[in-house]
Amino acid sequence: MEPIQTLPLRDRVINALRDAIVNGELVPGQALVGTELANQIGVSQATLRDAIYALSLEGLVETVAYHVSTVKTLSKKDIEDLFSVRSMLESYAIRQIVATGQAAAAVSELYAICDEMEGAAEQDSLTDLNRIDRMFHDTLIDFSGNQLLAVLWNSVAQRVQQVLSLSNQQQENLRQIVLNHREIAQVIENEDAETAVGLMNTHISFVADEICGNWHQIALGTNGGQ
Amino acid sequence: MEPIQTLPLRDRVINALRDAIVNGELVPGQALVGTELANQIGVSQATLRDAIYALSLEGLVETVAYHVSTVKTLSKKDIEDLFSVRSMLESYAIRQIVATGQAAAAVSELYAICDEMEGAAEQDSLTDLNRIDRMFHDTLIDFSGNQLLAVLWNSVAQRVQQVLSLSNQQQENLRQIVLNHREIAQVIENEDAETAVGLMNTHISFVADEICGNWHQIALGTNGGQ
DNA sequence: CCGCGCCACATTGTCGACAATCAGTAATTG
DNA sequence: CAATTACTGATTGTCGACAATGTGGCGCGG
Repeated sequence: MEPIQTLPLRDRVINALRDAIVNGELVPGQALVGTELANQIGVSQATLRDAIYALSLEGLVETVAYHVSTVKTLSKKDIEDLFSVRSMLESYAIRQIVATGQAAAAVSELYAICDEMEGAAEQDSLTDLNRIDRMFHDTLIDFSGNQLLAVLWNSVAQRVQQVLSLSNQQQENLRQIVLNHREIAQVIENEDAETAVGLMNTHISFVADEICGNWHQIALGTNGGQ
Repeated sequence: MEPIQTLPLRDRVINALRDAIVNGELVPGQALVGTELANQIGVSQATLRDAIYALSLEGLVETVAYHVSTVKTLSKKDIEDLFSVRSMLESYAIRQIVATGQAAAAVSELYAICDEMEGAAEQDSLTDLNRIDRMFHDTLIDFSGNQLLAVLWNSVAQRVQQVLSLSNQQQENLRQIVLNHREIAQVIENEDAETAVGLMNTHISFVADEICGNWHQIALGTNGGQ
């Protein structure tokens, strides 16, 4: 059986707020007023403020002392920086996987994930596909064997998920995405790290350009342009 | 004039605890009992607990619900992972600096820092040298122009500082360190990113090996060996 | 003598109340 | 009439007290 975990209330609040942010329910620039939110979700102000403070440490929320906290706004440059860092982390992970002989073990999981992905693509479920996509990349990071990398990645992946949610990407072809991932897995299986890195970077850059190109009309009502 | 900043009490507590940890005053495995520490530094338990929780998000402290928090222990593999990630981040920064034509601007600052470093080396002040060393690497990250990278770097640099404090490195030759840094700056000035990356990685690996080799006798009394 | 369950202590988690601080507005003064 | 100041309402920051939870020790039964 799974251990039934009773997380502290604060952590549950953190998770709820974080999910709301990365899923785009709380949009960048939106004010997070302590008294309102506390009543709304039924916790004390102190507990809620702890949660908000925790999210500010994660970089999802901006807080200034004695001012209303807001969901962090994302400028175009923030997006570029984000995907650039993402490429760096994943490239490192791929090289480590191949260098430490974990390629075979990794791809067996990656292929399974690709199969799941294909199922989501068949049903045109963008939500599921995004979720499974994240599993794919999480797996890459995990098999690098570097726990610190996993910590950094977690922070980056959250922001990526947020951007994807906000951009509401109109991916013309979900099956193409599945093929891209399967191709990367195949190249890793051949232990050709550099080719895999190249494919990965191309893939990420494509998505990044797509989103950055339309970002001005996404970041409505935010001061994200500076 | 500098703006006199009255940081919230919670943040001041966080900074105090973080400094204590990265400077080795609070050793890995040490228990952080809320009631004691709160009385000791004169803040309420709630405020202190917020601070401890914040540090757990930064990865310096381990907390389990309803258990005593402890300063995170560092296994040998943690150190290896740390320096490996550090190499990745700095390599990226160097490549970005050269690629975006910031090399000239960066090296002018780097040379100035090297001069300061030389002063510290003359006086055999390891503390000052470590501080200036961090400035050198901070500058590299800053000139990459990627703010997200700076956030990740900050997290990594803290841990590096902690490890250096704990290892109490008996660097035989402080002047050699200055020369290493000056050499890197020179190569960057020539816009030869790959050579600079190579030098940097060699430099970091050397320090990492030095510390990892002696780590078992440093991590006394901790369960850092697993 | 050994194993099991219960109880008390210590520590962490949560809350409501109060103090500190800030932005906007109205009154005051030259 | 313009600039400055004082006030007001709202929001965040801090605290001490109480509830929830986990750990170790004691007593009981086998």
